[in-house]
This record gives sequence, structure tokens and C-alpha cells, in this order.
Amino acid sequence: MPELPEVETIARGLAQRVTGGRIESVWIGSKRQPLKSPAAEIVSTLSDKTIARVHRMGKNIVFDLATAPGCMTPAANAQWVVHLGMTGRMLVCEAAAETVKHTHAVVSLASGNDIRFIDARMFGKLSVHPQGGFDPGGVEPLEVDLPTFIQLFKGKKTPIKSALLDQKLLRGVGNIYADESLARIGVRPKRRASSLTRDELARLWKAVQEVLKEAIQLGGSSVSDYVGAAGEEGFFQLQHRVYGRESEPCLKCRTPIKRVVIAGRSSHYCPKCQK
DNA sequence: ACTATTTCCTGGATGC
DNA sequence: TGCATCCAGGAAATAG
Repeated sequence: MPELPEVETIARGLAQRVTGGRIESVWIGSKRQPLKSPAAEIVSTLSDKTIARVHRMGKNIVFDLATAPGCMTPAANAQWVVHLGMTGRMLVCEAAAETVKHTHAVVSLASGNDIRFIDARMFGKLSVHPQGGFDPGGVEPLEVDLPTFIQLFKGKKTPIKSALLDQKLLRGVGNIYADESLARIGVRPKRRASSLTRDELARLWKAVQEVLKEAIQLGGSSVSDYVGAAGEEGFFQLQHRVYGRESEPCLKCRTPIKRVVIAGRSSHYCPKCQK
């Protein structure tokens, strides 16, 4: 499922392929779940705009749009925001390419390429922000400094796993990278966030950044439906130490990995290495 | 004010 | 082989 490294990979792929592109037409194929903004508003906001920049904020892909043709200044202009949910894909392909099942939106560029939003489970969301200024809240894990990071978890009674998943605290960490980060510092996912020592939080801060950076380098984790903007798979799933490895041996001590449900999510850990 | 649980979706895996 | 059931999970909504 797309978390920060996957969304970053897709956003970079999109940036490479469509920056500077002019949007000629927009097709919206479904009116329901995937639309946070009304279809007509999405169409009118995107049409005749130039894509000035594509970047990532948390798990959101953000397209900064420019009004004047060829104008590359982002300024305070409209934005198109895509959240991929669980199974969402953003693909760049030729306009002539076959339309696959579950295609919910097609943005056609003057270059002859399309940007297509495909989502089987429809947990993804499309929205537009005509005045710009989109802000999902939370802090970027790769930018936050240690004191701010420690402050996020102060007094939190919720399990550290849940806190890591809370996008209003850290944005971009999901189930895979929360489990992998906790495995690296030897802390169980059920521990209350407030019970972590200063030292554990410092190591967590570092571990989160390392895991995310390593995953970005490998193009993300391809489990479920994830692929990059050109349809390519990632390879970080081969580096997972605990996620999806229930009853398989811990890579360090051979103890079988345990799976528990926290906040309705599978959480994986080594009962011997993680305290 | 917090924290915990439920809900939305459908493809793939599992079980009888 | 076929059909029913379960499971995956991000984040908003709802409940406690």
C-alpha cells in the first residue's frame, strides 16, 4: 500500500514525465468515493492549466498548477491533490493505451500522454484547491528535527504504533514502515507512546528516517497493488524484517515473528528482540 | 479533550 | 468446481 516511500517514488516519476505539461482535457469516470471535490470543479480547475511542479506532502501527491501557458512559477496557484488510499495508482501512459478496469480519472496532456488514476478499492481521493495552500497537517518525517519529534509523542497514551500511524502527528508513515521502524529499535508496537524513553525516541526518530530513505532508494515496497508512475515495481519488500512475516523466524534470533492487531491494523514484531 | 472503534470498498485467498 | 466468507488497510466518521 502506498506510504511515504511509494508516494515519493510515484511523485518523482510523475514530476519527471509531466512537469511543464499542459492539461488539454479531463475525464472523470466516477462520481462517488474517489472524489473529495465535485467532478465539475475538478474539471474546471485542471483544464487549460500547466503543471508547474509535482511533489509529495505526507501520502498526498500534489500538482502545483500554473495558469498562463508555459508559466512555470508556482506562486499561489491552484493545486490538484491525489491520495492513493490502499490500491490507487497514478500512471503516465500514451493517450492511445487501453483503459484498464477501475480507471476513475484521465487527465490528457498536450504532449499526447495521459495521467491516469486507477483504484480498485476506491479508498483513494481526488481533490482540487483552486486557491492553493493545501496542507494535510502533521510534520514530514524526513524533515522534522529531534526535539519536535520527541514533542509529538509527549503524554500520548495510545500505543506507539497507533501514534506513528497518526497523520496529524507524523505524515507519511503507514503500517509497513511503522512496524519496520519499531523492529529496528527493539520496541514493541503496543507500548504506550508516553512510555518510550528519550533515548528510545531518539533512536526511533533516526530509524524512521533510515527506513524511509532506504525504501525510497529501492523504489518502495511492492505489496498489494503498488507500482510507480511508469508501472514499475519497488523492491523494499525484500528488506522487510517483520512486516508480513508472521511465524517466520526473526532475522536476528530466529524466534517466530508475532502478529497482533492494534487499532484494527496488523502489527508485526519479534517477541524476543522487541521489548 | 482524548482515545478507541467502525465504516467505506473489492480482489484475492481460503474453506467446505 | 463453485460459492460463501474472510481479510487487507488510510482516514473520516462515530462512539465511548
